[in-house]
Amino acid sequence: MPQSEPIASKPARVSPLAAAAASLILKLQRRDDISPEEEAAIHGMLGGIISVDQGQDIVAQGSRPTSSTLLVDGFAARYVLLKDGRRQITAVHVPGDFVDLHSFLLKTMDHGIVALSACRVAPAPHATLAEISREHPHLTRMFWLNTLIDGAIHREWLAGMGRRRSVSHMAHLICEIYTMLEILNLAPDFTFFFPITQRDLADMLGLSEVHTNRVLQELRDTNMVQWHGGIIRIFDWPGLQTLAEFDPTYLQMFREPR
Amino acid sequence: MPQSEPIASKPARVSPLAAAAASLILKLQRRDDISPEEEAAIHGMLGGIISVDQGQDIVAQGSRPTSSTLLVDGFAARYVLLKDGRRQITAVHVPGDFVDLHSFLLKTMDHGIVALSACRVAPAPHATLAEISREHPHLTRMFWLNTLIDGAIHREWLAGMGRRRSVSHMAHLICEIYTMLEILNLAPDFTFFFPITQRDLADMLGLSEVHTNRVLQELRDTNMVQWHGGIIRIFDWPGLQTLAEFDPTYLQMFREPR
DNA sequence: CGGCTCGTTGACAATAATCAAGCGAGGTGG
DNA sequence: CCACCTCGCTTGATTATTGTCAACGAGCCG
Repeated sequence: MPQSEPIASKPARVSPLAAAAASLILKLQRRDDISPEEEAAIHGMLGGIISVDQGQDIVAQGSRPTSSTLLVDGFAARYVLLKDGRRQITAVHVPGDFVDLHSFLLKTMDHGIVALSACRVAPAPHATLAEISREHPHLTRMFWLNTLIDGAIHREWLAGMGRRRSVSHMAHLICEIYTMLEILNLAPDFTFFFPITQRDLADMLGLSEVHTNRVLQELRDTNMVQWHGGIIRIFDWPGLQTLAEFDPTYLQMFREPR
Repeated sequence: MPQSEPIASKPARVSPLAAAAASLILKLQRRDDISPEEEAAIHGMLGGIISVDQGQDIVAQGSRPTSSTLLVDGFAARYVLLKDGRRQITAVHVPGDFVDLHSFLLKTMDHGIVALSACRVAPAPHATLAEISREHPHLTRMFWLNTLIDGAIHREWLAGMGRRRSVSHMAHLICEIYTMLEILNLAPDFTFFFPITQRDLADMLGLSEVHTNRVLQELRDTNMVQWHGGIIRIFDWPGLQTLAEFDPTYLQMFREPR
């Protein structure tokens, strides 16, 4: 797949910016009602589209952004870099994710965000977000919720790293990404693009590259999932969930007044 | 130390409730100015004091609280429980921490919060928090910031678990807790109470209890830190920070307009 | 044709889990 | 008061998991 064509995007009937806003709204609506005024505020806050090559930082660790970034299409990862170059990826993001809403309040980024594939992103100025926080309390709570879910994902990854066997941990990651893509209708027939290298995967699981390869083979040997050429196909979804001890509660995919 | 006397508390010149609010305000002021109106809102939101025995849940995984809890004194831990009973602790909390602000928006708790020592907590009703989110946008952002810092701590723990050697990981935990207590003047002369079992410590580090004991001995052998009888004493703070690769940026302890 | 990256394998060393046992402090009941 | 218990910490022996080093082949690109 050529790098110039970002993957995992919605069919671009409308402008990519509008489509990105729509993905975010779709995701928020999964958790609570979003009013037309709030939808308008979301559409209004986005500034433009920026392309980011695969492997490039969307936000650098230690930087001080003045706007927060919405992922329009492609896959991105949140990571912490240690001094000697070791990298730990702490979350994966899919289109429609507000990947660095964090910088709105953290000011100095404690972590970075990298494009796992070619990506397009849309910036939302912090000044506009501050205005939203004054004018739209409910939308603010929904944005807050968004970052709380990021935290819940971190906790689930911690449990995976500390207390799950490595095959379960890898299976859990696949379940999580499938679930996030499924909402966006990007995973028809349990099949989806996820074009990352085994080095990226190792940095997600906290394993060495070599061992990651062996764990992946072990997972393939279960015949529950296929992972080849950047395409993942799940053959046995219930089996994979069981292996992973996957309970999607932490993704908060139910509508509630919030 | 008798269980009836919670440790790590501020000298109770004033009521414990007021002292707890003061700790929270102190912590927020470390990150931005807090107006008198905001201080009043914080004092006003707290409902009363509840005692929790050591080992008891402050908030149970899977529960649906109607108020969020402020830790008044004692130590608490955020944890994820797997079906077979394995537990991963994902964060440690100290007095003045708003330990389950999360439940305000997550509604169903994806994780639990346990009292590591005898604790006292103060509930803040979700209805009051919702009112604050309408009336006090800046205070709302500060509360939001609080949960963002929790997320940053999770990320640092992920890096520790996945990419640091276990001694460094353990040293990092000590650095983090020392830093959090130091703000509250609860760690004079690099010495502080931290009365947890090695089983708790193992659940924090994602190691077995036996291996945790051995790593702790390895850390003791560096002579940089003493850990005995629930009291930690740091002899070589710079050395410990270096060993831990500890960079406190992620704790966001600088005042900025937020 | 090189020269790259990525996935893969083998051999070996390091790290961590498991199982089993003992020790010491503190509490309880006779 | 002491015997006895429990809990937390510690140790040894063994096994399992994971990391490291080295090498190779396939595919891609200039």
